[in-house]
Amino acid sequence: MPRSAPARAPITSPAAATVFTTVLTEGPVSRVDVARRTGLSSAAVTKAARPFIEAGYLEELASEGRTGPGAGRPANPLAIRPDREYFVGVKITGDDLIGVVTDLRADVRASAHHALKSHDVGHVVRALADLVGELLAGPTPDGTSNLRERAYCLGVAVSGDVDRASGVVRYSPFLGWRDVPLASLLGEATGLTVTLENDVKALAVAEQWFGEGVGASSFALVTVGTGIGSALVVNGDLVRGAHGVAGEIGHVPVADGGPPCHCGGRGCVEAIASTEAILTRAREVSGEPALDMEDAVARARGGDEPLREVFAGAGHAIGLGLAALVNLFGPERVVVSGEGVATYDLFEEQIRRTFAVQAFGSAARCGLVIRPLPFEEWARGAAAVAIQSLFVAESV
Amino acid sequence: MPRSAPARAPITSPAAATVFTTVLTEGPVSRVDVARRTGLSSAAVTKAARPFIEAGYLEELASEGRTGPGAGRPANPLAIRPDREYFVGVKITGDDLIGVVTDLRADVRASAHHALKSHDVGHVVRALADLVGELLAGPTPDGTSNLRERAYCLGVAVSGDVDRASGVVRYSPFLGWRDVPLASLLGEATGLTVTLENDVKALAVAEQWFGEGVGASSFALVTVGTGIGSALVVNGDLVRGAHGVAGEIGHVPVADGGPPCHCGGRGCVEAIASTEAILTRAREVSGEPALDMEDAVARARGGDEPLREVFAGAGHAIGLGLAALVNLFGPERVVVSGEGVATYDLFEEQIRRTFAVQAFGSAARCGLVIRPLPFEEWARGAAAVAIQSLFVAESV
DNA sequence: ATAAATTCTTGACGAAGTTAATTAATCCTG
DNA sequence: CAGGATTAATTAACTTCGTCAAGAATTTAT
Repeated sequence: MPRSAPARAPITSPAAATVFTTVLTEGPVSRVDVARRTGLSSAAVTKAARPFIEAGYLEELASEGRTGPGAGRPANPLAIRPDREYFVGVKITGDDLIGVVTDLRADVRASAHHALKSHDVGHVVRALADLVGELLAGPTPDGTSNLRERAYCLGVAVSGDVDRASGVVRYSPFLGWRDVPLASLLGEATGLTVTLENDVKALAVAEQWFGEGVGASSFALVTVGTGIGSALVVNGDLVRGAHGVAGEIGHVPVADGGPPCHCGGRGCVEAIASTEAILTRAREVSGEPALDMEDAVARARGGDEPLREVFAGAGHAIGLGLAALVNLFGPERVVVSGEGVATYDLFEEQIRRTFAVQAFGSAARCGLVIRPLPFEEWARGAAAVAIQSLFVAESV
Repeated sequence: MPRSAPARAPITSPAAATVFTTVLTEGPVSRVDVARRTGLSSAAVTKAARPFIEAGYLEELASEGRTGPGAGRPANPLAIRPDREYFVGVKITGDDLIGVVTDLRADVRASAHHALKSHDVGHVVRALADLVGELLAGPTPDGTSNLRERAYCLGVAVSGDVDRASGVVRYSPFLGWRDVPLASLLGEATGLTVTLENDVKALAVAEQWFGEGVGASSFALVTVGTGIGSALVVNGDLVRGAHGVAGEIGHVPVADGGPPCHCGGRGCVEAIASTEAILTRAREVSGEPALDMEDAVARARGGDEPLREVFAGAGHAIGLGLAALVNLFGPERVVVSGEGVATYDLFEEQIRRTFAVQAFGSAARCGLVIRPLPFEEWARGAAAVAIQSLFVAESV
């Protein structure tokens, strides 16, 4: 059901994008403040902000009296109007679809799940369109209108090699897809403007704008779980890799002659610290081939030394991988997250210890944040990419 | 002896820099071709090129008849006039200064060495100024003038943590320096405009413009020798690291529990594959504590198996480090070079083999060049940085 | 009140690059 | 060999974006 083009303020000039993202990511800021932070002239900020205010994306807050250094006209901070437009984000996993509706600040306003019965492209497209229909069925959170009337952009996150510019899934091992033009298929099915992105990179965008990455010009996001991946932001830009591969921290070799990895190598971080690798090893040391993850975690927490060492070994491997990453890139901050980190009480200390030993010189000064990842966060990352499509021109 | 400001065409607009670098790095090109490659309009190229032609930096070649697709006015290729200006590049090592004079294409026209008796800052500055004086004493290669009259820029390469923007050596382990404002000291001593850069990064600039990196938007340069380092270029920009550290491939941990490294870690690439590490290990396996490198190489080449394995082990470690680099950052090309590579017949095969196994998916498709590094090349890198200072505005 | 400080707005100006038309130089064809 | 097709380079008018400098607005300090 194709719909008419969204009525919104076109973001054309670089300055407009700069001003808008500054207000978006750094909360209410006065125009002079935006000017100071971005290097633009205050006149340029005034001009760039006007169309956004007229279109309802930004608003001018009342001056808060006591802010400045004493004398002088008080500032009128610019703020985002989060409810001006809503965005849909969907993460496709092997088993299900996770969808959210967020506002302009990527705050989740509604969410829904949907089991995936098959990986057939047609099936996934229909299921995703249904999910989007469901998400947009209700009224807007502020009750003034219908969600469907105020959401134009859909962000979709998939693991694997994804070409964002063309909206094609080049290769997805989980889904068994090759060269699927998912963005255009979904565009037709939903009538929304679709942006497709690799899942970890999408998460990194969310993190860069609304999470731990705010204000850092370079940072890395590492996700630990079934797979181990990362996204790197250098000078504000995502590293994409000349051949579509980058951020594969899971396949950094850290243990010479270590366990074989499904990638064909040996001693990769993922061969030691992925959920599966940990479980395999836990079964070995416990001598119980039927041990499941929940039990392993419970026993390790209870003090089972051999099992504790399995988790510590995984933490050590992750720490080595982080050291490799940091020594090569020197990011300002590193965030470690993912389902695997849910049990991070068993990892964290060892990660930090190994990292501290192996990080070179002042590279060790980078901020290392280790923190669990709420599951919806993946979908929120997809929504963040949809928000980003307001700025970055892309083909459908 | 401060001199008057150099008389040269100011490169102000982005387009001017783009046009000039395109002609500089991609040989003689017609204006339309420059336009096609850069995305500029041909009118813009005409305008941007004019001041350079007037100032003698570029010239218009006669059309070569048969170039285009048949009909049509033949192109008048633009070409660099390499002898319009000369550049001085000096590399400071622990023992000596290596200096070169190059033309605008970074081709070496003269060179000189100078032993360094002390690491005292004043001494080094004087020695370097003497070296520069010596280099610039003669006539220009084309005989039309004096070198001193046609060289305005000096590039200096030092290993360690260097802040190019401010021209300060923050920390150099080799020289034992901390926070030395070398650029301004040398500026006063020589009267030239000085640009300071980390040695590996300087080499990467030369490689990006005039070497294997030409045309690649992302590539990595790895140097193997006393130390093992690298420089990474992403999206045409050098990665600098938030805390001044980046590209430390020498301290990527590749052998869990491996030999201790002077950085405090274990199993770093440098702890296995640096010249010193190889020699130490060679002495161990041969049982001869006085064995020197030359002998070790000779015997390995002669077929001494234990020694061959020491070199292969070093190659393996380098291969693992390269895999880590490539998996994380997916460059288009990788160049491995350095003094250590002089004996690369003993390394190369193992580097390639390990790399092929551990590089993830299509990341392995990156071009891997392994090649010895002429010693003057370091100084040429410094000169390339000086040439770069024509474009990038920098403080003295 | 008056002065000083600070924010925001406005309009003239300038830099840089685009499009479209023009001129230039060559090949191809009848 | 004239005329058309084709490609290259130049020119001129125009657009876009942002700066600068002046001034209007709104507060505190004296």
